[in-house]
Amino acid sequence: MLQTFAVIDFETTGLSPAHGARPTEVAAVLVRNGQIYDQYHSLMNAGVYVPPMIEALTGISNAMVRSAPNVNVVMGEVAEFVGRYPLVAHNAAFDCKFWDAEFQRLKLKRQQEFICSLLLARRVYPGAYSHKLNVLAKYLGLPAAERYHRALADAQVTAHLLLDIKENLKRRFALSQVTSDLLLTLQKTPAKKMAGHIEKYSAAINSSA
DNA sequence: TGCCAGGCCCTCTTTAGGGCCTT
Repeated sequence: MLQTFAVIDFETTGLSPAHGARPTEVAAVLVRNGQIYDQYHSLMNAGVYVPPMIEALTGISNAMVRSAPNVNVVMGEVAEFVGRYPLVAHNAAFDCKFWDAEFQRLKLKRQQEFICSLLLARRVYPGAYSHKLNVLAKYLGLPAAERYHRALADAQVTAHLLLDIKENLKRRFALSQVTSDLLLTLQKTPAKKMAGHIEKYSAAINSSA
């Protein structure tokens, strides 16, 4: 059975919702059968100030945010768009914090786990000199983004990274498919023990294919 | 005005420290 993954990326006003940071933009990219087949993207207005450093980093200005749809509308739309598909993000701990904080404001509860492409990339590509998203994209020869630090571009690059990770694992360990359950396990598995865990999973995965 | 976090992971570690990664 083909599995769908929802790759998401937030641009925000800072690093922590616990200190008042809010999202300014979100993108979600649906990945299935080795390719991107749908995507959602929107700026959003949470009524917060965009610091100059963030505007310089992302190109998202206070004027852009002021004229964007309300944060509650956008979060409702992106939640509906991703449904119950497993969520994927680069450094998922960051996006998970903002996802959960905005869901809490809407009195919604997250339905699925977050898969972290950063944790996976550190295990699958230990030779990369950095595991930043843009560095990995260049290192792996992934389709280049027009610019980084915009939600849709970063989500698209992360989607290609996820596909590359899955293909790498399939090739190296002769897997017929790479499930979200396997990725959730691997991202918590020490790199040295990864092969052992995959062998344990591969028999069940291949027999059910 | 525009401050600020925190989990992972390595090592000169485990009674800790510091770099990486996200905005």
